Amino acid sequence: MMNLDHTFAALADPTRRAILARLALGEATAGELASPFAISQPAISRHLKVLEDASLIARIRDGQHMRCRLLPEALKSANDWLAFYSRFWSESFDRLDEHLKQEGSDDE
Amino acid sequence: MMNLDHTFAALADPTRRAILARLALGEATAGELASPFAISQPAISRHLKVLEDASLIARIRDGQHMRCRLLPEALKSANDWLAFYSRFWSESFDRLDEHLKQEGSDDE
DNA sequence: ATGTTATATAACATACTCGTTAAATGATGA
DNA sequence: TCATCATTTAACGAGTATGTTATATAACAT
Repeated sequence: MMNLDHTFAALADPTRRAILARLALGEATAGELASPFAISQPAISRHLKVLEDASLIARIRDGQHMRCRLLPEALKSANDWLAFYSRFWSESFDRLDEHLKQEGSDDE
Repeated sequence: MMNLDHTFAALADPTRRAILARLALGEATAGELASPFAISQPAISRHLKVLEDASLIARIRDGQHMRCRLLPEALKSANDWLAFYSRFWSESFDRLDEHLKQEGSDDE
């Protein structure tokens, strides 16, 4: 239901990331989301379905239009997964990393 | 060279995420990385190539073995991309935080 | 009802992913 | 050299992804 496989796969496409960036500014209809792109409307419709299946957006019918809005939870899950690795690029880890490298090269 | 498409696509596979989790504990050879998995060793070798192409790991030959280590930069890039959206899941926390401050709570 | 607009679905082509098994490469060591 | 171990590459198949165009559905307006 909020699966990291689906989340990361959905984020792997630049069109979908651009759609999310647009939705960060506020809700938009499918047509508004499609207009900046050179690809066909059905292609955008399917991107929106991928994003919806990944729980990254919600789509609700609004009369003739389909209104889309960002859902934060899946992004938060992805962020949480990545945060586990933050020590690898944080400064305090750099010192530990340096230490481990010196220790390792002595053994060989 | 450190492309978000490749990074997120690489992270979309659970086997590859498990490999990264293992490498967070320290360097390992291709064989060591393959052993926990039910899939064939050539399959793991290709997962390692995907991770390498995404700049998520480095592989260096070490005699008969191929030693792998985590590279943090691509993970950091993905984290940075996601961080832009953090306001969408920290908003409610911020309101709670604001509320607690108004209550004069001095916990934590 | 009919036409128009907004969006989704169907059918299709192409390409990629991920697994397999078999063969090739590279390093070690008798 | 020959055998063996570690790893990659090749060849293949099944399933998935992404685009297209054509058609269907849903809501709105006349």
